[in-house]
Amino acid sequence: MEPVYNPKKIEAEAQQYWEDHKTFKATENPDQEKFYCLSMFPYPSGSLHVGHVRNYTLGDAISRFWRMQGKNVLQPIGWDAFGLPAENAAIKHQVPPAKWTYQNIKHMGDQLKRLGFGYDWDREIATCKPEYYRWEQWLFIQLYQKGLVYRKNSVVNWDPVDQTVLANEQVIDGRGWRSGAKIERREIPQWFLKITAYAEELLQDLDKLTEWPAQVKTMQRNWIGKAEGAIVHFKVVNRAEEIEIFTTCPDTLFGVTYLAIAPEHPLALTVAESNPLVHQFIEECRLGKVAEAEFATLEKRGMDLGLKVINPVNGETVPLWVANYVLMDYGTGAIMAVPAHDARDYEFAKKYGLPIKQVVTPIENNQICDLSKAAFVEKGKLIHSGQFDGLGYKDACKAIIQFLEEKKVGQGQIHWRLRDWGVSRQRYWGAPIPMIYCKTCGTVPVPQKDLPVVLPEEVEFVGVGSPLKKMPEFYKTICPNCQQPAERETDTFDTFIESSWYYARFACPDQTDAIFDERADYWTPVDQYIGGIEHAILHLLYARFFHKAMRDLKLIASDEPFSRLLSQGMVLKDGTKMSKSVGNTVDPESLIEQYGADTLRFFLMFGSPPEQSLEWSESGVEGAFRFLKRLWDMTAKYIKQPNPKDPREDVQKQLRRLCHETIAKVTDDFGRRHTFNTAIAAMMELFNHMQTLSKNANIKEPLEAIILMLSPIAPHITHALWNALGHQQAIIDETWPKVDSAALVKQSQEWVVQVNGKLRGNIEAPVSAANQDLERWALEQENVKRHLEGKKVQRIIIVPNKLINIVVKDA
RNA sequence: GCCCGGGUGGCGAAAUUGGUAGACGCAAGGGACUUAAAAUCCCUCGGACUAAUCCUCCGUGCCGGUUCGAGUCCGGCCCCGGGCACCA
Repeated sequence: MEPVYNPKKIEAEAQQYWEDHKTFKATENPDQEKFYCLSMFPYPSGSLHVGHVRNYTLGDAISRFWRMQGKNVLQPIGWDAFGLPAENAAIKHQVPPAKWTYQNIKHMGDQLKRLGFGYDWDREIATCKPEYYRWEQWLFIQLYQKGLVYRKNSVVNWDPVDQTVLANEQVIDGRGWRSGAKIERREIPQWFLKITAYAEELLQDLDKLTEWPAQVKTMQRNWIGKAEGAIVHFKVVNRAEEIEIFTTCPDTLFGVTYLAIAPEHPLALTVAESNPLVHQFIEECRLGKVAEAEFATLEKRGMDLGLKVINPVNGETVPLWVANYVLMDYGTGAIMAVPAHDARDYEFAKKYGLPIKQVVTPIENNQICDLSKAAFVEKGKLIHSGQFDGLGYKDACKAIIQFLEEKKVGQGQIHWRLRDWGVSRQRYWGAPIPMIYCKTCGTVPVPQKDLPVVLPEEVEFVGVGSPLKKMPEFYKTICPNCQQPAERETDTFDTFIESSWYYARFACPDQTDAIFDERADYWTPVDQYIGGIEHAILHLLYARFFHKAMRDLKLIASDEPFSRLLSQGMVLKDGTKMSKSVGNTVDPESLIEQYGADTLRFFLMFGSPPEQSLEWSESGVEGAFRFLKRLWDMTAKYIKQPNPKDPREDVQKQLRRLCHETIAKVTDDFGRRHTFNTAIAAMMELFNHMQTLSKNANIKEPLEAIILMLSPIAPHITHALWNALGHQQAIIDETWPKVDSAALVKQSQEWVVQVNGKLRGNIEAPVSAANQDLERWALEQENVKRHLEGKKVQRIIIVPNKLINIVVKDA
């Protein structure tokens, strides 16, 4: 064994060993329990950042742990290779997006290898390759034929100067990031996936995901947003139209004092034709980008359309307004306004002097509440509501919905917040949407034999519009139906599609005849999925939707893609997110160079629990290195002189108990809690005890336990140390240490003594001590006695194996 | 604005089911070894009071509540972060 810890040398040796022995090649084996561990695949942005390393270290540590527990582990890796940054790089550096992407994949792949992650590299996927996206195109057509795909108009950010659609992040303060032009919302035809067809199942099945963090499930539940309410029809006075609104509070229908419709609502557009002021208002409303946060925070503005509508429950006429806070994409594009009981309507009514009419009153004090400052938004009892007066929220909703249905002016309805998924992108670097437009036959999907529709990789990139629109050799084609000239769709897919099914393709990435084969049902669902919390809603919801749709196409057997989920926090530096744009990134490569991969991995696992954000600290990295070095030195010393000069049986027994307590703790932390930080702390504690007790006890057992249990986190140094200790088998093939419960037995233990909940002493007592004795010993303590002077003992609470609390009162 | 998290020493954090607040580590200070430095090892390390490492009091963002007992539960606030459907 080398006397000095030399990470560079031992890391290269360990990695060479794994490569030579094809250690991480995963093979299907029906006789062995499988464990599919997947970290969210990276976007090949250029080089790894510390957040990636944290994510992949978590995945690797979990994979190696379960491997040592005897599971057949699959841990694949790939590249989420389509996306906007490649186009930006293309404009900036005059390099085609494909070339830039493949360079990045090469570089980042090499970096991953130097970190020693146990991937099955034979299964590597890059989503920008035709052999991957051909099956995505194929799947899209299957969904189309199932009726889960349709085309409709929807709103995008339009840059009128660059004549380009912009992503939300490319709109800064309402202006295009390159042109500086004011952005307008514009409607264009786009392809949609009917995720709403699965809304109910996506909601219900959250209950099956018992191993998902509660916060992620709550976020998804709220995002799907199932709401019971009612559709109500308001007739427009002197016109043929009716305005249809959805409300979750039909109980407040008598409090409606105006209706508001979205600027894009057909009736608003009709009025605008003859009213220049309304026309101008609607034009102004089109400025700004498409984002919910944008609408929710903008100043509420509106205009009276000069029309009246009739409230079907009481025949009252109320004015019809157009308002910028009503969204055409949500519900019906029209709302009923009840200023007395809705905060937004209240603000709007106050601003424009519209009436505020109370119809709900608090149950406990049946009085008119003060509406001069704010709306009363709680549930209560109805007043001023005709025959419905006196009813509570639920009864009122029920009775009013029944009334609406009887009079045929509305009905009860379930509303979903979830909207269908728009998948068209007016961009080049994405998978082509496999559709053909024919003058005679209409929209025709590309036949399977013609897949993939290959994205041309050699392109001139200037950043104004998609290059595909200027490439007749791409878009000119023949209609598969009538053989007449036709045109291809030039939009590409949202890159979220690639990441919605890649986890299943990892089971059989080499299959050329089908999207999946029987290996997919061996490996899926993913047993452990790990990724950033920022993906809690969109990516995970889309993947769940795809999985269910693929199940219904009989492509896969299970109902959910990810059995267990770990949502990782961000890596921060100086309290803010570490990112390229802030310019505070840390390069993992120089750290590997200086300290080695094990030190970096160790620090990232030790710094904080995975779900929390992690504060970067250079000195913390040094601390990690120091510990690994101490472990190296300790092992070297042990090999030189295995037996203590002055052995003692009681010390040996004590050390053994500490060792097995630690094994129990670390096993639980790895397998159940995923709190690698406390697992490492426990190993350090054992290490410190071991060092202290090494004069009087043989340390073989705890030393080997620490090395084994540290191996998922720091696989290189433990590989070398295990060899040095004389083991024939490589540590990666060893099994996880087992707890010997006999070693845990204790004769006596410490009890905490409290008086009125405050710590006043400790007693050491036999584990089997009777409560009577514990009480007596507690009361005999000098410090306890002092606190009992002049007091009367009320009762004594004993918490088993923990504490004795004496409750006293002034005598 | 809405939804979801978080806030504990100088710093990262621990306290798993309501039961000893600060494990483990970093930084700092003191000491040993050394010609010296680095490395290593040992000691101290929330605040106040104190001769003291005793005792006592205060202390987990802020205000209030429940309880024998609250970092943990409940109500109300403040601040920070993530997401909000075209960044991935």
